[in-house]
Amino acid sequence: MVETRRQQIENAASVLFRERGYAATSVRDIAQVLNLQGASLYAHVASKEDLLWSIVERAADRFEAAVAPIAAAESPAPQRLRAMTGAHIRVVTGDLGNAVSFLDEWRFLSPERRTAVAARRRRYERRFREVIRDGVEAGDFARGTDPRLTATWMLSALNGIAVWYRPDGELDPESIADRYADLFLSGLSGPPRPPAIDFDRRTDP
Amino acid sequence: MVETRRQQIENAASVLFRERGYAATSVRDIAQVLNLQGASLYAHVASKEDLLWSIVERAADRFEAAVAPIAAAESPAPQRLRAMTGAHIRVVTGDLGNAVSFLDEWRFLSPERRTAVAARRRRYERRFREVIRDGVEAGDFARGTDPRLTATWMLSALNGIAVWYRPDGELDPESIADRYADLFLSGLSGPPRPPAIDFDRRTDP
DNA sequence: CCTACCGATCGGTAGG
DNA sequence: CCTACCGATCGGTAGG
Repeated sequence: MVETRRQQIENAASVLFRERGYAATSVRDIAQVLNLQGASLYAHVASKEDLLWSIVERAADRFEAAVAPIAAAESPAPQRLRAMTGAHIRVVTGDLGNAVSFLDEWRFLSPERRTAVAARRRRYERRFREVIRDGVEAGDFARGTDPRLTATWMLSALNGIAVWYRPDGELDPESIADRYADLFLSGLSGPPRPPAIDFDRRTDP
Repeated sequence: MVETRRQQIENAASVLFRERGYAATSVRDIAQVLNLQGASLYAHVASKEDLLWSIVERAADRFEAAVAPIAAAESPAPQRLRAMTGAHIRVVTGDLGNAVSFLDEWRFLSPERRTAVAARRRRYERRFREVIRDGVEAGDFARGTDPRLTATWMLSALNGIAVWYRPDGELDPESIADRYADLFLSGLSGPPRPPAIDFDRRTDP
């Protein structure tokens, strides 16, 4: 598949949006990457915000496409959550500019578009929440776990990767995914501890 | 203690830097909050960047003052990590504008200042890393835990709070701190499982 | 896709 | 702390 000019522009823009932020990136900066005059961009793009909008929508599509099928699967919650962690990390590390635009820069969209993105983000987060809820109900996760706060906790850690990840770094996405999944599921909990079941408190409802 | 004009300006600026980002905040925006003319700010401030610099330095001081003594204490690693989690969260939620400026907006500083902040951030992160290392060595945390990646993981989740926390929301900082500390230390690990000690693999060195 | 150009706004200064 | 103002840069348009 050939990359259209429009695609090239979006890609260049997303890289700059990640590096400098949307507000600090000028249309002339974007044009320069492609050896164009600033005004020439407007042959392909209606506005700077329109560019951000396209990038954000594409990123949202990718996150959903990667995670939704896993969330909807039949497997046990811990297994699904582990797979969702890997899928999310692969999307983030696969296109950092896109990911950061969706995760951080979307707030520079117009109010209407911002509302639309906020809804997609909520829907996405809800998938994590629901799997966590499933896991609590099935007894896989600790009783009393708050699905909402826990999903936020997970996604914050996950989204942070978009900021520090370097493609030429030591850790490849799969290693990060494995370790993060371990941490989410078991935390820092140490070696197997002595029997922890409190028989005295056991009651049958 | 009276709040100096300079302090008022810094506070107004930090609120706007969080809401709109440094690049999208004009000096006239800041002045307007205090019912001043844009140019009048320069009676108190050398430059817009200087304002960001002051805010970032103050935030860095606060994080260090809150966390360093705990990290250096004698108590067991899990206990220290729990206390550091609470301290960090209290600093973040206590002044969101300051925190976001230190955590996100510092990249708009001049190269020299950015380098200085990067060093402080590394030093801060190292305290978490060292406590994690201590915990692994003492057998409190799972063998094979990577202190570097795990500290990054923790701090990403912790710093995300600066983005979603609302002072008028349901969760107060202490509740968040308790739950986050539980999640960091135990993850989502469910109810006590059947004895997991693998006697076959036991060897005495 | 370029040249030429627009009004608006930016951070900041001069002089009081 | 204000008025008046500066050059630079911004997103974007006209016309080819």
